[in-house]
Amino acid sequence: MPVRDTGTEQLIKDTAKHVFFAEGRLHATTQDIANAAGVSRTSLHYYFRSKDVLLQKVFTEALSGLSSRLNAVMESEMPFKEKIKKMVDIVLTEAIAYPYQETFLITEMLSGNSNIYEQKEKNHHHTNSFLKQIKAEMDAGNIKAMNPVQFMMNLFSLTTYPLIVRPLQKKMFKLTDKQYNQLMDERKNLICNMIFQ
Amino acid sequence: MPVRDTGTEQLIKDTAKHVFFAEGRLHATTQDIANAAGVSRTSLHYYFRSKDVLLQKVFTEALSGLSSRLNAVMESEMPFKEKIKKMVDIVLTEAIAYPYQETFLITEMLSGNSNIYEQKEKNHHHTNSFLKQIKAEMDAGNIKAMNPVQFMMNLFSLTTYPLIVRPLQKKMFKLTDKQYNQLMDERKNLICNMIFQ
Amino acid sequence: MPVRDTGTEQLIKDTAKHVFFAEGRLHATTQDIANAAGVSRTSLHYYFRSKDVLLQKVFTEALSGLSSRLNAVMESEMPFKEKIKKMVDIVLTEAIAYPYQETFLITEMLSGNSNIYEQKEKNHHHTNSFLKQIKAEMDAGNIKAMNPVQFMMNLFSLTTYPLIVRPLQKKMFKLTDKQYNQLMDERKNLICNMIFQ
Amino acid sequence: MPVRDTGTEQLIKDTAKHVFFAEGRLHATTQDIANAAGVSRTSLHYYFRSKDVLLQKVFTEALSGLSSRLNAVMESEMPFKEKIKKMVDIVLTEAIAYPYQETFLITEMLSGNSNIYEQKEKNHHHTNSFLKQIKAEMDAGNIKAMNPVQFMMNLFSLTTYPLIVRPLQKKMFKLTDKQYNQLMDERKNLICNMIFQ
DNA sequence: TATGAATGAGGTTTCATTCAT
DNA sequence: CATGAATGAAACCTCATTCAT
Repeated sequence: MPVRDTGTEQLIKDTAKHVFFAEGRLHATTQDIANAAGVSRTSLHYYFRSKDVLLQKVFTEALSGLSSRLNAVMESEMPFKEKIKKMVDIVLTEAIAYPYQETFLITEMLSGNSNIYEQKEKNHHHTNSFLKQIKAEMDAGNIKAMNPVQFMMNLFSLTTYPLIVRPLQKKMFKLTDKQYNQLMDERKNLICNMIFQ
Repeated sequence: MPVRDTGTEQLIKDTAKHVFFAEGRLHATTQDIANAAGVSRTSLHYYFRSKDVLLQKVFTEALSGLSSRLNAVMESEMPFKEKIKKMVDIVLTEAIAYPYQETFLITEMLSGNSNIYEQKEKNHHHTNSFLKQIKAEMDAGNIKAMNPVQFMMNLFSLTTYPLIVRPLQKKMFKLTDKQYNQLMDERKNLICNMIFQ
Repeated sequence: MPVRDTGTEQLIKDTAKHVFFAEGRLHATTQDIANAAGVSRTSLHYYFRSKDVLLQKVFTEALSGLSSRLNAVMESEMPFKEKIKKMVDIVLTEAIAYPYQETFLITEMLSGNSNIYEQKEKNHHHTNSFLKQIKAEMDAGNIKAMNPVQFMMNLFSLTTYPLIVRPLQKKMFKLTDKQYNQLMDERKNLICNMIFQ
Repeated sequence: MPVRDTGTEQLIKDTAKHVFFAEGRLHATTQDIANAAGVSRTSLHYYFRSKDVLLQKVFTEALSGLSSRLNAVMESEMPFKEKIKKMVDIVLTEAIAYPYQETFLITEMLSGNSNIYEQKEKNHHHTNSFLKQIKAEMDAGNIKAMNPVQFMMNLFSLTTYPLIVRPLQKKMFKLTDKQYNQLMDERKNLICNMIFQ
């Protein structure tokens, strides 16, 4: 017998996700979240009991969503180059929507306030499997030989970093938002070209 | 008649720099800094009047140091490839010592709590000048043609990003600190290779 | 047309009585009561409108029950010593079941949060009447002469106090619950002996 | 080099002691304590870091003071009856000044919020030693034979209880404060008479 | 130069309560 | 009859800051 669901819980999670990961307001308070969601601060505690639990849930949801999308590609049967293109697309899409997700995660880890991230064994298996695929491609001479971990670091660096430092680079290069967005659009192909030499 | 300088002011700045930029404890309080420096919290206010002023000074010092080192290279007469190698070296050295500097800066900018960063006109001039050099090299066919801004984004992405996400990637790839450091050492050449195709 | 009575109201009152007066959890919240009763916190407000009203009702019931039992004895025709024995029995039984009732009552009075206790005129009349009986017994030389109020204080002190401080005395004398209960059993005769010299 | 002591820490402890143990306001908040002491609520946290630590300290001080006074008497060489008189005096004096100390302690123990009370081994030794003295007096026929623990329960019951239930008994017997105080004064001799038959 | 004392502002959390179903 | 959703008030606690020495 489904009880009336007002959608407030999801609204709060979505708002938190946006404030933290999209706006990058790492110091946002529960009041900030509540205001942004248009609910009382108490509602937030009604649904999540504490700020930490809210964070935990928001992260779990965000990361498992991203992981499953990436894993699906890694394990698919499409050609390697297609996989890479698809992964760049996925990571770029995520990073455009939520550029500060990783930064937030790292900040929390370093603050030592919460056990916010535990790499699930399942994901580690996917990662390993993909590293082997990369190795195979290198052995086959399809991509430049290097430590496969370096290959993945390159991939993620080129994709994610410019979105993290956007506010800084906008100032450094005197770019408008429109100009910056255009640069980001161009990067998808550019990254693939670099990755494949 | 200069009063005896006990070095406390510099000690506090250095400690703050380390806590914020090296340890990445973005939520560190004045008490945390004071503890790490082995002085009382009040001393911190005695020297800097407020947390914000301390941050301002720490950033100014850090950024001007980095800028002047980069500018010196950009404006030097050495061959382009040498310049790039040297710049990667400078940025990598800085990023190894203070991986969270940029992250901190962006966080502060987004929080809107402090006018912590103002791109000095001087630096913008250097940047522009270097973008032109890149353009010239592309026109000469020495490096692959692309928007020079993309070229610089690639350069900084490949260098800085892996150091920011180190805690995450250590978990993801199950790496020890030693292993991670070794990977970072390898990257200097690797990055240059990618940048120059 | 009486609506079906599911017994929930009584269940809540009984649970509150137990939590507050038997367990001595003076800081118990409405949630605690609701949990202990296995109902939702809202039900509690549905039946009693407020925590204060619930307390008021619980006290009224508890005190009027005890009062009427004591009054019945005080006004009965049995010999004085029998009355005292009976009263010790009644008070002891009540204090064993609900040792923290008085403590709670006093706490509430002192907090000034609720007009929880108003000595009913009827009870005062009984009290006065019994004080006169005590005086008469003293005048007749049956019990040691003293202020009759002191006599009653002695009676209640010896009966109630050890049950209030049970947790403390268990530690002080290193007693198990079983040992403590046995001591309490012995006290009934012991108290009568002391009261009658 | 003694640092300037403004006495605020002691003031807060004394005020807390008074509010909790003398006024019996078991639900008093940190704000209540701060107001009563004439300091800001923050000062309270400055000195004690948390309400719980404050409580802990206040209890430790109060109990160790009382214990040492009682132990001194228990271990002294004065005649048994003198000891009892002295102990009644000590307990009565304490109970007049801080009638709700024990109640508070029990409430906290039952709430399970704090490990507020741990009977020190030293005190247990004193208690045991005194129980043996009581036993010896009973064997010598100086006091009525009974379980020595019952003897001590009687002693403390008769002394402490009337002060705990003072607000209730004032109403029940329609007594003014002056009248109640007079009754308490009378009790010292009265209790000794009862204890020694 | 340096720091202990004290506090205002603001953070997270809990509680009793109301509303709508 | 009963309860999930939502909240205002108020609790505890932390932080940056000021003051006096």
